[in-house]
Amino acid sequence: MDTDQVRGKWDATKGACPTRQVLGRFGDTWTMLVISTLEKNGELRSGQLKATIEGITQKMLTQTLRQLERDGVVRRTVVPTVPVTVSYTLTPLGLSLAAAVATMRTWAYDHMDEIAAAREEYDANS
Amino acid sequence: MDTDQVRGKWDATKGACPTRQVLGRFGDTWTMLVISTLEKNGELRSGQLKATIEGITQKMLTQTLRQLERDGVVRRTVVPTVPVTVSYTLTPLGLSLAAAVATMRTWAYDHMDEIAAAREEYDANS
DNA sequence: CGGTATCCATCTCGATACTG
DNA sequence: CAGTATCGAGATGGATACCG
Repeated sequence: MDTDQVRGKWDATKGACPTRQVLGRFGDTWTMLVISTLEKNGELRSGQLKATIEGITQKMLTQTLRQLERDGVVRRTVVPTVPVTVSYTLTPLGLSLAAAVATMRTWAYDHMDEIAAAREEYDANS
Repeated sequence: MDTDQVRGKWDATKGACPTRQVLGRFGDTWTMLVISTLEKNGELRSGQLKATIEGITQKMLTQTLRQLERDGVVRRTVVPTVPVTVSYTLTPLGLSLAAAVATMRTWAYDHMDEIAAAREEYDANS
């Protein structure tokens, strides 16, 4: 790890590179969806997020939000009403990430037909 | 699934949307690394890929390459020498994906310090 | 050399039930 | 309403050994 660092350059193909962890963390489906949803809606309460993202469980939602909060991507706000009100927003860092995620999402959207066709052909010739 | 489709618009927050599967497939670490490596080097043999991507096992490399081949992102070429020679290249579709992946990778690279700092602070206050 | 097959530890995720 | 705790099924990925 330090050997890479002293060379002054990180290489994503090297195991020690933190880029891997970042990609590993933000690459999964729920994370991308949470970020996209927050980007589109600005500020949302926990329940709204759960209702919007079809199929997510409370466990996964909380887990995902906690990680994003830890990474400085999402800000969690608690208003001490009864019952308590909790809302989430993207931080500036989160907004910049949302742009990158949007690139992936858009690519997926634009090419899903091509991919489906490629799969069909591959599966046919096997 | 069909209910979404007939409405003419896919929504990534809906479970039936194939965007999810695409993101799920291309989001993982090995896939991103294989694509990035192929983008940088043009054409590579299996062994070269394995040597370049530190930590990948043959199983994961083959598995990743097969999926990418099936999705029309990578082209596999076999030259029947003895022993056999196999090389991989990105298809045009793969090149466009590489651009999207590069966005994520660049973002990760540019912000990993910020993320590390956020994590430290979060962990300190918990 | 490139790929497959098997086994096995680990992790992920969902379902459920419970707290403030 | 928001979150935690626990459990179990299933996916994931590594190690190993073997084929063409």
